[in-house]
Amino acid sequence: MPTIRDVAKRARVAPTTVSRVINHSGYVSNTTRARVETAIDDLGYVPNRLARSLRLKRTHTLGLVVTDITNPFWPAVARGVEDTAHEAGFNVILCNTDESEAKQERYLDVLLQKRVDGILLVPACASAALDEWIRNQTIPIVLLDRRVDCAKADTVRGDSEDGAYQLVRHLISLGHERIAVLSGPQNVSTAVDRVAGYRRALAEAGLEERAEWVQWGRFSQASGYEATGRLLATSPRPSALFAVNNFLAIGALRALRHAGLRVPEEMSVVSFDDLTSELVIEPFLTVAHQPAYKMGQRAAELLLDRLSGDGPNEYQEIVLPVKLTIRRSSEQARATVAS
Amino acid sequence: MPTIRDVAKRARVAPTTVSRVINHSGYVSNTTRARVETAIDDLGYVPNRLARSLRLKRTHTLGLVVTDITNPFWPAVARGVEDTAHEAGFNVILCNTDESEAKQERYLDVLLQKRVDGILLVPACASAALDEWIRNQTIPIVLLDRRVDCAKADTVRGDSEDGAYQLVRHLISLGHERIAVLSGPQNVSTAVDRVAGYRRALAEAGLEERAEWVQWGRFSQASGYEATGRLLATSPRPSALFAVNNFLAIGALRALRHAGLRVPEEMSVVSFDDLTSELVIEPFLTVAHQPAYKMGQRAAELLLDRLSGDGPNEYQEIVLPVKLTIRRSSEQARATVAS
DNA sequence: CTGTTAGCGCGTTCAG
DNA sequence: CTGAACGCGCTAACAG
Repeated sequence: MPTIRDVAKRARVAPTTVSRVINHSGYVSNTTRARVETAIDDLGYVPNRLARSLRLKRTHTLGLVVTDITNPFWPAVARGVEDTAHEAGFNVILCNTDESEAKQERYLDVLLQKRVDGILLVPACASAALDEWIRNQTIPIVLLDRRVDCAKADTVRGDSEDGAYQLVRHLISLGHERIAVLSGPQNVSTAVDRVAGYRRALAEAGLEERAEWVQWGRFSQASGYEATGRLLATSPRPSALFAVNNFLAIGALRALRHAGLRVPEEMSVVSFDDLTSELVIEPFLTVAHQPAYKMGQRAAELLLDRLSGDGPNEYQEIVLPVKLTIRRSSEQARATVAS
Repeated sequence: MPTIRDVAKRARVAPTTVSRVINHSGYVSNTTRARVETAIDDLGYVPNRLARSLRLKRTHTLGLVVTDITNPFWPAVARGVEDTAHEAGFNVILCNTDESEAKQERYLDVLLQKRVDGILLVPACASAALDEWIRNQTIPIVLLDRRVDCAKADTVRGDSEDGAYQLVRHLISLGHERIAVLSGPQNVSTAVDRVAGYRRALAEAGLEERAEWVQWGRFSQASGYEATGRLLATSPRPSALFAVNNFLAIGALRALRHAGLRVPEEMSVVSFDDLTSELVIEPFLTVAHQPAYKMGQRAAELLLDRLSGDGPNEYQEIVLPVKLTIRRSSEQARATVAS
């Protein structure tokens, strides 16, 4: 693998000159530039970014840490990040934590060792340890999707509380009075905020909250399936389910199917974060839709602004609006509830 | 950001010693090791992998280049790669080409510049340029999913020809005689091989192939939608559709829905590569199922074997079997076809 | 417009 | 068991 010196020798110039040609920096006469360029081609020279980054103390690389690459929401976010990073000449290293704090810790460490210029992080959960870790970093961190209280970082997220509120209000407006919620872990802000929105809508309508109708769990299909089973065993049984994310919704729908309950005739279901409509043949679920791509985009922009130094000084929290999309899974409720 | 020297100074040892502690190499007395370790903690020292890799000429990093991260098939493959790479102490950089040769070229170049130890590549298409590029590389390349003829690389892929053959035989056994195929680009081996399997099944059954029933396109929903429109305009019209990948199938189902045709009553549909069943509430499509995770796993293993030098010398082509899963989308064909 | 010098942070000789 | 010296490949300063 040839080095910059090999190229220099072949072109009969100094390594510096080759460097100038590669990086379009400084003055190089056209004739020597041509000589250098042919030398590069002849040798098949590929600049070594490790050396370059070591020297410059900048890698032009961002780390993106997501919690579940198999959930189509995150690839959509990742594309938003990628596209904007790329336009600015940055590369992105994508890491998947599987919602595991241990994996998250490992990946963050690797990213630091690789000296990425900044990190976009979807925190597996909010913990004091993470908060302290963020505090100790010198490179900018942008939190994605989930709050971590008083962290020294910008945050870009959807309006979970409002989205949940809208969904539950929608159910209430259809006549539902027995609404249950399938949520995620209690130490994840999106799960908490969505339950908060749920509660606000209930309270506003003067509906009483029943503890057994608030199911905390994980953001997985299995968790949604199990929780739905528990909900069906309560009496009275809820007439509508609010799943706090798409995987929970899929699990719930499976469980309902398994129990022989029709949706929406016998149970209405609403959810956060559709499976991107591209993946669904016949859109069915009523959802609060978050702008995944845009979330990635804004987060990357924020990070790049910090890196170029022309970002604001205080840390920002950007809350993106969430859009309600009403579909069949919540239809016909009035009739059902009346029965 | 402290360096190995800062740690050394604080622990009153030489940088060499710190290095030995970090890498568990060579002998270090327990007392000095302890001193070094506390120094590391105190300073929050994070080893610089750029420098390390520059020195070692090894990055312990693999590049994984896929064609479409929004297709759930690839995240599944990626996890297979990640998991096995990680177990061997390797990191993975994930890149997304969007089926674009230009993007692919850029990413491959970046990976080389970052001096990854090996590359797993899903080639956007088979071209002489790519073949030559692979030939010129000194690091091992493993081709994933798609053949690139006579390339100097191992290949791990599913048995496209056989899967297609099985699917079409299945349709024929149900009584279908007018079967169309929605395929991808003509310069992508999976598209070609699946059409070949389709042809073999037709020929074996003595069915004539009609050119207008072989639709080449892209691996996208839009392409599936358009091609289905064209197929519905032929006369006679096909009674069954074979979509060569999942996105094409989704596009086809949408188009059929739009045209008011019921599946399977009025049109049977079969496809390659399900949306991973986790994403589907009610599995519906008859599919040839490829072991995505295992594909990633085997490919990573092969690459790691090459890197550790104990792989075989000749380049291998590993062809994973494909499993037929029959579901509702191809039911009741006999009745329909008879009409 | 071009070349010389020096050092980014680390690991590996080779001496003690 | 520990340390000193060297160089991985590159670029920024400073000459000329």
